[in-house]
Amino acid sequence: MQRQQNLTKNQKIVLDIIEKSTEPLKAYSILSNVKKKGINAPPQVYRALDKLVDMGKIHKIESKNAFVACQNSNCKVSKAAAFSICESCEEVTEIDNSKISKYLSSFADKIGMKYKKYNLEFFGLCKKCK
Amino acid sequence: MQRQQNLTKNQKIVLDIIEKSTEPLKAYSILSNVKKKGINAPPQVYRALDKLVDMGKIHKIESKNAFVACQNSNCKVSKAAAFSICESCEEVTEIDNSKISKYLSSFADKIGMKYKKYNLEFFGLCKKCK
DNA sequence: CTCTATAATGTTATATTATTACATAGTGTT
DNA sequence: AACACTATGTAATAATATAACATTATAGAG
Ligand SMILES: [Zn+2]
Ligand SMILES: [Zn+2]
Ligand SMILES: [Zn+2]
Ligand SMILES: [Zn+2]
Repeated sequence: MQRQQNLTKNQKIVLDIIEKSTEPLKAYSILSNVKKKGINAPPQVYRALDKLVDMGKIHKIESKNAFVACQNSNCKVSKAAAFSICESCEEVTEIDNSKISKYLSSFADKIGMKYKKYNLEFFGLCKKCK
Repeated sequence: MQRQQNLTKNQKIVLDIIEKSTEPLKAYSILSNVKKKGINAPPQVYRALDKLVDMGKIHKIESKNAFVACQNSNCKVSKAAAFSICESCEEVTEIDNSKISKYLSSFADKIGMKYKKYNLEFFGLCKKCK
């Protein structure tokens, strides 16, 4: 049975490579990097990615179709995430979202929505590039 | 020369079908709907979509790879947009973003980013479905 | 232990989304 | 007319994601 704590073999392999990366990884890039570990086909990667996203271990950067490891342990609960994306150096950083999360969930209440999660992507220039 | 005010033929056709739709439209769905108007191939649609997004006339819902007409005239300036997405009925609504926009841009300042635009997608249940 | 149900994995094929590359046609300027 | 520039048309292909089905591992129940 799948437990939150115990990842399966393929999930471990995929999470490991995402955690070691300094940038968001795309599914097919992950695939080509894990072929030596016995993962041969897209569904194996996508299945692992789906579960890891559900668990909050990784997030999908929707505007890039790429995946990053969660940098905030609390996302495991909230499943909401915010990122800043530099349009020059492509650096993606997860924003510590406790404040923003509080603001946005109250905002969701206000507009009459039963809020579950959100995805927020900021675009612009990072500290280094601006 | 391309002016903001004057859309080209293909841009008009694509914008028209997006504005008439009550739900986000995907590129290939747009394509199949405009074949009778002489648009035959994906690049014609994608080119129009790109320009319309740049102008702020439409937005891409990144989590759905789909496009909606802008419901706030001010997005033409800010290029930032926020949406609520119902996970039950799939309804997508653009949130009037003046307040949220102010908050988020100040937040971006705080984290040291030179902010250009953001994309925010709320997931949950809409008024009807909750 | 053996049967059975379930989860996980493996594999092939295919669907969906998006872009590259190049050819053609219109538009305005000199 | 010659030129630069924008827009359009077309074919091919790249990149992203899923469907469908076969096989293997695991854990309880009896
Ligand atoms: Zn996170
Ligand atoms: Zn940067
Ligand atoms: Zn808008
Ligand atoms: Zn709904």
